[in-house]
Amino acid sequence: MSGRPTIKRVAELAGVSTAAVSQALNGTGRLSEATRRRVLDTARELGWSPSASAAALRRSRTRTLALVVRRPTDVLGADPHFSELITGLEGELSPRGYGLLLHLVDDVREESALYERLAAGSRVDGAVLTDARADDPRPPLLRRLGLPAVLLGAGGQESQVPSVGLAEQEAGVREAVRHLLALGHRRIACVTGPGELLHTRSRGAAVLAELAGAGLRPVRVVHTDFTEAAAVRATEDLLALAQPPTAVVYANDSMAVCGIGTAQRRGLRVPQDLAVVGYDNLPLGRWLHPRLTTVDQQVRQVGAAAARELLRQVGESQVPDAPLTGRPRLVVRESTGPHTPR
Amino acid sequence: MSGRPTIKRVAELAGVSTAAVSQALNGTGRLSEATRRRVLDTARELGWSPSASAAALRRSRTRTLALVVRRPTDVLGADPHFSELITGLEGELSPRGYGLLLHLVDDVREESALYERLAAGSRVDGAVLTDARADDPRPPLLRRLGLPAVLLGAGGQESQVPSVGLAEQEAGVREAVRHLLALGHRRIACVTGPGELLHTRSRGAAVLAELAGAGLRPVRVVHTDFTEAAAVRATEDLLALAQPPTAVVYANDSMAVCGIGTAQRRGLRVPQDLAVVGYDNLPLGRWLHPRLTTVDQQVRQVGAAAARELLRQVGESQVPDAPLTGRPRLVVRESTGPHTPR
DNA sequence: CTGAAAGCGCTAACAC
DNA sequence: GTGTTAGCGCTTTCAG
Repeated sequence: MSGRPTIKRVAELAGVSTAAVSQALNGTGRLSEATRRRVLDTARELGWSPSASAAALRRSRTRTLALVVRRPTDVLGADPHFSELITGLEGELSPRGYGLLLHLVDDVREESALYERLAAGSRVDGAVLTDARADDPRPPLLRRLGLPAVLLGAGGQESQVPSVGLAEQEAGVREAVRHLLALGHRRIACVTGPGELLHTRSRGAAVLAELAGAGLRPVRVVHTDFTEAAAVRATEDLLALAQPPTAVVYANDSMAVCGIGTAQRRGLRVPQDLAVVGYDNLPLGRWLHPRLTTVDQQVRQVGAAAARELLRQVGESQVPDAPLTGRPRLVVRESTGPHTPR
Repeated sequence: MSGRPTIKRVAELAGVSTAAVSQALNGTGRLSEATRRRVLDTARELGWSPSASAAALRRSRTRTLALVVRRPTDVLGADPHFSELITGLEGELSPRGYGLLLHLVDDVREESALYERLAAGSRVDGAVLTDARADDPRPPLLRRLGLPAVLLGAGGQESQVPSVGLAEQEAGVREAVRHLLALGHRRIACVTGPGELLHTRSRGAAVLAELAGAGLRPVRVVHTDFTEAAAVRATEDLLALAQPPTAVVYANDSMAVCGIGTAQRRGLRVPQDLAVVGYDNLPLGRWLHPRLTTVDQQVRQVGAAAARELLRQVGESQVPDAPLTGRPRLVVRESTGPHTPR
């Protein structure tokens, strides 16, 4: 072939064996600095870099990680995380020559089938699991498949794979509730996600705990499937109560935006008649009218931490055991304020 | 290894050669139905499926396609496309056993470097290029690298790789402008993207053409870098004009939302004082107050069409030559209406 | 300190 | 019709 250069060609041109080339490239063997340089130079000259498939076959390592995302047809909550999470992952993977294989699925069943396929074909070295849930079938599955994994949004101890991100998240929610309490709110409601999701549970618990500290209980905790329609319905139900809440904490910004829209459509003013807190810190929230008060959960950092954990698991050396940096923090803007009905 | 079964094991157990197993699996050889069945059965029994790396090495085909996305740090316009596009791609790739390798980059230069790396390592069979631009360096580059590609948002003829999606997009914009004209608007402005992007150009041209048909010219066409801040600034500038527009057409929903927020913050009512049209049909737009009038550009279909085109290019048979279905269409909601200042 | 040789698991071309 | 053979390009022992 006149095509892509191979290791053989490089070896010939540099006057060494193919093994030497490999060693020079991977810094693995014991080569003299001179030959090492020479090899590397000829390699660059020829524009050669090793075939990923050949290396993968030989090492049984693909340097590829899987990220499976449940298809966000209706789940807008998934969206923002999504790209931020990937940014975080990529930041750690890319410099080390790792790639991210992305797949979209409709549900957990399909997701499991996919892992089976990926493992059977040795297509990836590991997987990032998102949205830990109660009795999550994926950790035991991946364990059985021998596929390294990190679980996002889980506590760590209880699951069978290392996980990252949950414990830290409560802080942001607590801060949000304290903020509302400080503004004088006493009738506070929650519009949250499906109860199976661990982060939904943990955030819910955080809200309850913080309210309990003030001797209060939430007006109501409404579980949704994260769709906009559900957020709208939940908000309408809350506002129709005899004693409606004066503040609502939503499980994500998208739902919070729906909530604001719903309140405004009923002629209510935000925040005077209803205070709204989101979660995610979508860029958009900053420009709405009113600007959205929200919790910045630093998904990007979570992604980076997950990537590091996974890389360490698949045996990548030189990966810092850096803990998750960046705690969630409340971003106070205009959608919260004291309750001052007309 | 007690580990993953190999083709050899399957062959032994089925009492055939490894070649026979391969042929049975790929339906490529000339095997008797009997042995074929037997092989497939033992394979399933052992839970064997071929190693992706080995097959890739042998065929010099990875069954992986690359999607490189410019990092949406500040560019919210990229976000929604992103997941919808991937959904569209995946729908065609997944059933055929193809994977999508996702990479994020900061700019075109970095993107090009990435393609060089991917090609040099034969990591992917092809690439999906997004956001065609004037004098786009990527098509010639990929051509030189011998990497099949599709270009999204380009006309087709002028570029060096097949492309999909641009010509069709003008229709939606034209419809939007006609809608505004029908509502009686005469002072119409545009807040659009960077002039290098072909879709920005083509949509701009479509607006001009449609206005010209009514003997009008846009109040102004403001180019932005798609950031929210720029959208806000552009809107403020427009509203500060001696003769401000009564309607603004934004290049995406995110900017449109910023526009609405900016107008409202100045005490203007949407749509009575300012009509706003977006582009993308983000789920969120439906729930804002007012609900956003926008153009649904059917990115998912574009993604699916792109995937089909690329699969055909990499020699996948059985890929329907289905044209792009789903033209963009205007979704009229509440952010547009006749101009009725107080 | 370096090179030769033996595969990794699979498939495409060939003998039977 | 069916099976055997020869690598794909690389890495990793192991001799030298």
